[in-house]
Amino acid sequence: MDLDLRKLRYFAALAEHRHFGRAAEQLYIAQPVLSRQIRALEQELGCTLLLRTTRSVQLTPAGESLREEARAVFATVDAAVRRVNEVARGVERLVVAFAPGLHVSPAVRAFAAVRPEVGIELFRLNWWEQDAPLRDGRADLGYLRRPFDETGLRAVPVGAEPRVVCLPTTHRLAGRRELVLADLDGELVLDAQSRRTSSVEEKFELIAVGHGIAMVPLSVALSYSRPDLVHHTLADAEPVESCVVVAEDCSEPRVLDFLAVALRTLGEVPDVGRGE
Amino acid sequence: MDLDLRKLRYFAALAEHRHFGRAAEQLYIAQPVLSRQIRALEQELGCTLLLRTTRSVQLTPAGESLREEARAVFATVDAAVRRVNEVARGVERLVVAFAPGLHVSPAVRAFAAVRPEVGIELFRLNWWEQDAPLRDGRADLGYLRRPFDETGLRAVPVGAEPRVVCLPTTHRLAGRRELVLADLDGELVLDAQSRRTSSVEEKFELIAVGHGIAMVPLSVALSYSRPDLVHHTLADAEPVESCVVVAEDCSEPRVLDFLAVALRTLGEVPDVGRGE
DNA sequence: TAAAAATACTCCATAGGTATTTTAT
DNA sequence: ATAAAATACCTATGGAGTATTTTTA
Repeated sequence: MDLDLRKLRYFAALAEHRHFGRAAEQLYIAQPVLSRQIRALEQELGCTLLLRTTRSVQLTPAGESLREEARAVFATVDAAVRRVNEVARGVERLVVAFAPGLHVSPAVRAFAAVRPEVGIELFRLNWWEQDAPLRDGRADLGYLRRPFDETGLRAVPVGAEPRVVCLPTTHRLAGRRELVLADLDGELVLDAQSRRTSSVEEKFELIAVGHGIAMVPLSVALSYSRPDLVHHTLADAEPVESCVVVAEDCSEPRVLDFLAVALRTLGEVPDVGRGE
Repeated sequence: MDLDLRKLRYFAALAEHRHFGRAAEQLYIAQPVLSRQIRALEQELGCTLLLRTTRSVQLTPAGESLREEARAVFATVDAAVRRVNEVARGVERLVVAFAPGLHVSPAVRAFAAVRPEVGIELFRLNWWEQDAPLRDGRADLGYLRRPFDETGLRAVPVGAEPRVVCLPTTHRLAGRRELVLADLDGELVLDAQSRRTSSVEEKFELIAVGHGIAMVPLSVALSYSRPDLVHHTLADAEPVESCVVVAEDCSEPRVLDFLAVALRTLGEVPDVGRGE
């Protein structure tokens, strides 16, 4: 059913020593116990992890893989236990998510000046996960671009920026000063549907090699600009609003405090869009 | 000792239902079992997770925290089991790490054309972890900038780029065409020692608000450029070499194949440095 | 007083131990 | 022949069950 972390720890030690006897010794258990537990782990996972002879123990590819995965698992578990204990001891944490291209750090610094005791974690959203982390609790607060599903959330607009189109420098439209949507007729526009790219950087890479063009908010074009791409404002495209977002039912002071600071700070800052 | 994932799953269900009876029902166990296991979990963690009365069960802050952490733990564990099984079934994976600003995707696409059956995972390194992920097995292959600890690694140079200095647009040197190292005398240069920033973006944010300036490879300045920063080539600074790196003892075909493709592809591509 | 969590106890699955056998070099 | 892993068998911890008590809204 559930992976047994004890068995995983045993496996990690064995993968290190490549020797049942010495691994068992380090684990303060008897060698036959280790044999049995590893065998049980192999059965639970449904694959062979080690090739044993009486003279050598070597990892299979699956074993090598599990050895790496075990690192990640223990890191996650240890961090979880540590953070829960911190919260129990009264340490406050705040997870702030932000869409690519939006700059939260001014707000973070301003908040840190007011509530230095709150530990801040930043969390760059990928473009396909807008509001999701706010709903499932991975983030306390978000700095997002509209549109997204706002039901159950409190979204306060803090600015707007024009849309631009990103083109390779070699593109026929690259030299034009300003474009309108109609100019893009017949172009292959990369979007969520056409191909699931995993990051803004990847999307821009695709544009650079001529796989298409893309419409993005100006701040994205500015933050991830490259020498082989140009961008032009689309005069007749709707501007993009950015919002600070919290769960509607949120009443935790540290979150509301950050919200207040963020609205002040991000509102004050001139839109990145006017910086061009 | 080890966190018990079974107890954690019980807790997750209880946190969902906020009712011992119904949570136990969903878990197909008896209510007293759940009571006892949750109590044991609280003891193991050393903190109270729930405030119970006969009419209500509510989470403490530590409980709320654990509820979120549990998500991450199960996601990690599930992914681990899935990937190990994939490897056992013969699915090949390759983890490619790259330093900020370096573009691996041309190599990735070229490799995907040759060995489409190998799943590729990209992994953007933070600036303080250069070669570490190659040593501990988190990555099979790296695209790094010198210098780094090359013992036990095979590093093949694939290009060089000039160093630039990043300044706020308001800086006294911002208007100068080309600079030399001596021009920076008396400036506060942000580096690894002066402050441990967690990402390039953060470092640039610090520069933008006037906390200092920084010397970075040109490709970093280009990839993370912002309208409120400028960069100038440092005429007399050593250029930065970038390398493709694998473990010296690596003999796995998929890694060596990628290495071959990468050397061809990244060598061919004109240096990002000449793109300016 | 009634709904719900906690306690008391019993049972059994399984982790762990010791003694011994098997196996590959 | 021997080092090392596997097997056999035993013990005991702790997970799960049923019956019952305690608690508070």
